[in-house]
Amino acid sequence: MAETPGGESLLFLTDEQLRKGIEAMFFAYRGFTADPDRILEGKDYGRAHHRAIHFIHRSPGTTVSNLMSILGVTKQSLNRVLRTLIDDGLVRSEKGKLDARERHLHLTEKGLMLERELSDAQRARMRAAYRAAGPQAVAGFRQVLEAMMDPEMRRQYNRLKEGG
Amino acid sequence: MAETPGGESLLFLTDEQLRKGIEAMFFAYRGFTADPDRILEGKDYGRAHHRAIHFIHRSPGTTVSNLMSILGVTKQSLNRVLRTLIDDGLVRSEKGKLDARERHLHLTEKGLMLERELSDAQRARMRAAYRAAGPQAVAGFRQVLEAMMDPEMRRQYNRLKEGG
DNA sequence: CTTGGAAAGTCAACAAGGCTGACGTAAATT
DNA sequence: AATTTACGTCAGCCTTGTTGACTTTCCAAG
Repeated sequence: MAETPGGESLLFLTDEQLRKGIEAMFFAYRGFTADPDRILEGKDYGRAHHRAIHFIHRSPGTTVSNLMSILGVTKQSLNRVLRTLIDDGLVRSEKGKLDARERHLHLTEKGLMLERELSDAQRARMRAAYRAAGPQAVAGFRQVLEAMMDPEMRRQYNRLKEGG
Repeated sequence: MAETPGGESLLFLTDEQLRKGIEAMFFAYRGFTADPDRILEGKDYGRAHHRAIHFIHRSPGTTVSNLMSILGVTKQSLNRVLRTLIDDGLVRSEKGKLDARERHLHLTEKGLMLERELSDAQRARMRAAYRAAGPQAVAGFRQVLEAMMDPEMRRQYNRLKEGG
């Protein structure tokens, strides 16, 4: 078995191991989105609404531009989602005081309620997985995910991590 | 700091930690799909084609039904993707010898070439992430992902793991 | 041998959620 | 005053998912 100078196994870099990792990501992501998807179906909202709600909750007062870059979608695509959330009274959009071109986004009471429902479900699954795997596994999980991100996304991720 | 009887920290189960995990999944999955997406754009194929190609390569001779259940899509949706792959000569579909209603799917030479290109790119990113994080982190990564899957998906995942 | 049901293929219609391009407005910047 | 930025919106397109209906093929049970 291949060993590094330090003595750790290199088996984790075989194509077979990498493929298992790829498939694990695929199946796990399905689980990751399953609960919120279930809640949203029948509410006239989809995954895109969930993502917008999540990040507005995460960074209250964020601008449309900022949200665009976090979500990685065009303003037209984001606007369609935001429009329905604002019209339905889940999100409040207000002109910036310093720069009146910007719109600052906040969740309303109603928006906070849905956010809570969605994130409770998603956290419950995550908590169960974390508990089952243990703290060391969780640390490794986060390390690998961070290393998998594009640099720009990692920047966004870390900015959120600190900010919150 | 909260400690279990065994002495491990429970800090990894706070809502804040769980939320970081959720966001890590979101940003990492973007990275995970970024390279294949780039390759496929301009080739007239999308992520759905990639997924079909991956699992046909993984389980040569698999049936349409089987693929449907692995991918979690309807036969109509799968058929559209499969149709183009077959017409373009990337996938060969042949009647079953035991059960002639079934279609057994294989990649052609051309299909294998595209599969190679896609999986090389995806594995390269995974390899870099694994290398950066180290073997222990990788073990934890896999543990958490497995725990996150729905039982049915975990069954599929493990079946593939053994079979391959 | 006939028939019921499973596996697959296909047609049609629709929805969500991406995209581009074009255009408009208000506000900030130069 | 001219340009750039941030946002909103209209129109149209694509991919990929969905349902529903219908057909063909074929295995297996009666």
